[in-house]
Amino acid sequence: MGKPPEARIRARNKERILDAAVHLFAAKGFDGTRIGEIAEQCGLPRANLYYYFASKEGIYTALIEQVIAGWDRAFEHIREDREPREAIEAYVIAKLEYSRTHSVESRFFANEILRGAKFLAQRHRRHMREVTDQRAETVNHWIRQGKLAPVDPYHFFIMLWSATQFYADYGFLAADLLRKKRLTRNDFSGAAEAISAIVLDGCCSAR
Amino acid sequence: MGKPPEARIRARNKERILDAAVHLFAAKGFDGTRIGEIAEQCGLPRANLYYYFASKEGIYTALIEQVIAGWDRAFEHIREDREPREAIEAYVIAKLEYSRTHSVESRFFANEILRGAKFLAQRHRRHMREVTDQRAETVNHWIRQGKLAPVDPYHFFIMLWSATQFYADYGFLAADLLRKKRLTRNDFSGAAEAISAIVLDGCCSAR
DNA sequence: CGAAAACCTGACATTATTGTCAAGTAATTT
DNA sequence: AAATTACTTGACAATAATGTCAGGTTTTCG
Repeated sequence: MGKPPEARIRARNKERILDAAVHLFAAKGFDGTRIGEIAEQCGLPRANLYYYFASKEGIYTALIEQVIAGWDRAFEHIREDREPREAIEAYVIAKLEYSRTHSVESRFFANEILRGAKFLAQRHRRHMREVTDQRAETVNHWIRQGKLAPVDPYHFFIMLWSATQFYADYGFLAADLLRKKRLTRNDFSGAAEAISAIVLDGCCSAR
Repeated sequence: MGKPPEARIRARNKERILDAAVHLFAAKGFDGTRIGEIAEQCGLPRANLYYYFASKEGIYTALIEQVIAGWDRAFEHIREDREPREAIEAYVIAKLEYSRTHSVESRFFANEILRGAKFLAQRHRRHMREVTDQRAETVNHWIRQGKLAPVDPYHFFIMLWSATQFYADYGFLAADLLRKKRLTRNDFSGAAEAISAIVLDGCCSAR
């Protein structure tokens, strides 16, 4: 019998702690989450958490690092060498898929912004700006080529970002409106289709 | 000298408490807000708050009532007897105006949904569904008249709702992306224009 | 194997938070 | 202006949260 994957103790425990923490922070925010709850949730004695992290803030910022890393992923679909129609559609699908499979991280991050991004370091904010600027350049490129109507790229991204985010952050409300107990994979497909259709072709244009 | 408006003590104090509370709840959520902070913020001794409200939960639910009352307001623009193009544009503008002038309430409510709508009573949820259903009927009406492309009204509303909401809830992030210190009235106009343009005419359709 | 390093944890002191109460002051009514 | 009702507040007991530490156990490595 091979020894179990035998993840290094340190790595495995930090993982357990962060996993419990992201759920609690997403549900209750930084100030609302007690270290004791995190400990209870992940089945480790409270004092043990202090062995791995200096404080609650330490746990929180470790999570931010982790989530920021996922920020650019979906954005990679917005590339000059693709046709805008396809690229935008792919972005919407990718972003919704992220919302569906990472809704906890998504809510955690939303919570952080909502309360004023107190723990978002300057470098994170700069990074997000830079990544967005870069993709905005692509949109402008498409516009210059006449492939896209002359929209403001930033408001455009905000629109895509918020619409796709909604299904993670306010999934609860979306489910209510769609009269579902919970959002299903199908609801996400429906959302992707509706968002793409509206953004690409509008709802009011002569067809 | 006329006596000051002499608002009834009860009304005035409850108002003070709720005003301080909505700011704190928006920033820290229910669990993260201490009764003592609310007291400090509104300059009343802590014990006095217990005279007006039974508990922290009492304050919180009073606020929910208040915010729910604003939910339908902007929706009233979506009426069968208006042209969809105008109605939708008016809705977007009204909703953004609400985001701009009531961003705290907006964030408070977002926070509540984000953490699972634990305090949103059944009747509130039913109300929101019903109001949305009603407006969805209008959208379907427009579609039947051929005035609107056949979009799913619920996803359509979610899109409008989330995009306009964004500028309140994530105003901090939006400001960052637009390279502003804070969002100005102008940024909101820009948003209204961009959102309307994209939703109505799409960004990719032949023009 | 034996020493060093890594990890675990119960207990503690400190400080916060909660909701209540009794005794006070101010406003209103008759 | 007396009585009633409304409002205010400092103090209290009970409970909960935080971060630290000393001494224990387990793992790793030479």
